[in-house]
Amino acid sequence: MKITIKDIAKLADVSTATVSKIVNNKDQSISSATREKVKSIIEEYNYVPNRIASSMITKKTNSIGLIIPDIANPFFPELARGAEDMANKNGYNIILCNSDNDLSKEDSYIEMLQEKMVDGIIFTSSSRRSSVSNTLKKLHIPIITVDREIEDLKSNCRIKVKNREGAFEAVSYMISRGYKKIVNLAGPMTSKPSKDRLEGYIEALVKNNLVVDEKYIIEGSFTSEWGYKGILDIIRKKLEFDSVFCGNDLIALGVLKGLRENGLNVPKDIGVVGFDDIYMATMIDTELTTVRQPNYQMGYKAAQLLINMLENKHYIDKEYILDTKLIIRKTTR
Amino acid sequence: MKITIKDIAKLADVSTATVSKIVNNKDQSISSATREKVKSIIEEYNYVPNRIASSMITKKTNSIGLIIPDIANPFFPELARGAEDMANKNGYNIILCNSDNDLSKEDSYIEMLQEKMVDGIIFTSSSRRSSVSNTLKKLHIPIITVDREIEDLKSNCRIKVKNREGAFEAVSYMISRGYKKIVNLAGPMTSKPSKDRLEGYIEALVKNNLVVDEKYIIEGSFTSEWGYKGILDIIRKKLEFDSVFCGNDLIALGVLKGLRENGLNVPKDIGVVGFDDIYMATMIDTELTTVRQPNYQMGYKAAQLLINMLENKHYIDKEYILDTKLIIRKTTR
DNA sequence: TTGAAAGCGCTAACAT
DNA sequence: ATGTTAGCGCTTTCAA
Repeated sequence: MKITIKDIAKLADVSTATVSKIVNNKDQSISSATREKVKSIIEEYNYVPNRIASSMITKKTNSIGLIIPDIANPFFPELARGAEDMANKNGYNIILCNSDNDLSKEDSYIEMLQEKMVDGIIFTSSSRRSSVSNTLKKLHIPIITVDREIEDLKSNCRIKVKNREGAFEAVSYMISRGYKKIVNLAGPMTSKPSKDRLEGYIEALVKNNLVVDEKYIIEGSFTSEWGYKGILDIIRKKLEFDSVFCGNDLIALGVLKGLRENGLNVPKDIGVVGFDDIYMATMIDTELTTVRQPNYQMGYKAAQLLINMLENKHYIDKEYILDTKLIIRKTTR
Repeated sequence: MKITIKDIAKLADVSTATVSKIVNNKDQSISSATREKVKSIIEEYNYVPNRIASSMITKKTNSIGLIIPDIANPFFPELARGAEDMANKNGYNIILCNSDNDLSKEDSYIEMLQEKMVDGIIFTSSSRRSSVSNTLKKLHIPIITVDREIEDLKSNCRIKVKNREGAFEAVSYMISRGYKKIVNLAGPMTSKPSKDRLEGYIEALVKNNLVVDEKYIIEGSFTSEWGYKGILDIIRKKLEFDSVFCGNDLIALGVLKGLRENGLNVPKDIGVVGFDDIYMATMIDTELTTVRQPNYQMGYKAAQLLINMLENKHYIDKEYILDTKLIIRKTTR
């Protein structure tokens, strides 16, 4: 039988109210004699307060839901870590949910989380979510969207990254290094970041008086498999190109592999630029030139914003845009 | 004001007991007329049951704590994903905790999780934990240790991997390929898997009548930084060697980088073998020969075992040992 | 087939 | 400085 606050109260010969105050450090008005007595009994009997019972009254669980597509995708662990660090620092816990970009899985997680009374949700929504689902509409706790915003979702905090600007800077740099036929192996266009990066690519081309050729823009997914397959396709079709701007680093890794297998030298024959700056970007033979995204910061900031809203009970509807940074390494000449 | 079971009961003109039964599908004895009526009202008013209140009574939260050193370390995302998949399939949630191998952080998470009334814990304990802490001793919920067991922790389920056998197989293979001077750049010896892998290394050497030279065994940490630094050290010291058996893939990646920077060709000059088979092992130029660990499976199995114990209220104290597999790729001749 | 009522462990307002 | 008490939202006997 687990020991409860009542047991402690009885053992210490005080009321449960007194014990409660001591357990929660609201003991300004408690004499140090009783405080010590109660504390030692708590210690002795190894009392563990039931926070679920507290939650019933305080209406706070100090839990935050984190919904991401897949923790096994190298983009998300750092984000999750950032969120968890900030959460932990403030006495919150993170409930991890992998949605696999599946809309119905997302919705069912959202419902689960609400039933578990989480205080708020950090959400990297599916690239495929075009509008607000019923579940999302009915949501009555604060939600922060990270990386991918949800159009039509009213009043929520958004954390984004300068995708367009980052891509613009990267492609401009490629052009400045003499690359002229730049293939864009993009992510899925259902995702806002993908769209924004494409915009940046086009903008850089236009500003430098290069033609934008649709044959050079190929949409795929954010995986190295797609990068590999994509570049192989391009080579087979004998498309003339001197460089590849990739939707993310995973794609770039696949591209590098495909290029290598075809005897193409990077950066001599072909230049390659990624996006994200995942950990592996520096561990490969020819270190990847890429656009760094502040992954950890995104998670950290998201949790910070959310906790702020929670503690101040003051919900803001605002957009935070974090900077990217071009990291020049070895895959561009 | 949030809507409660009482509101629904009043609106449907039934008792809360009836609503409760319907919400939880214990409605064999409810007439379909009432069932339909109640369900439509629940729908209409968008009622979300408060599972925390249920938990008070049922003594089950359907939450599982997952304590790992660091989700940003490539070894853990897959493990976490495996655990979350199995949990989700059974209606459980995962609370993610990053301990940074910090004993006091581990303990404080364990306490937090107990206060939140999680049903059980999946725990990859710090490599530095030599014996059972007070917190761990007082634990009164089931705990499954994964990868690293805790000596002295009584009656808990353990999931491990054949580290010794895997290392033995790998090093034996290296020897069969003609490598004779095999450096072992190991992980920290405070970690059981490290110790076991070292044992396997030694065993293979001995069985093949090669001398075991302490100069060739260097203990470090499970990071690529250490692998890089370690190999640089070895080269500087002009130690004669023809191959490196690494404590894990991260170390191997660092080794590969150091070798490359010193103009050493892999596998012609030097052979390299890792351990884990992380995703990146195939994405690098010279794909890494390594020992595959069933990361996802470990998490999946851990959650499965835990949930089984929870549902059957029958706690087992048993060891599950999963197989490793030597994956021969390009870093060995 | 349905409902009344006790109570899970705790907090917070209010009283003393 | 401490205690009394109502009640958070729900489940679960037990009775009707």
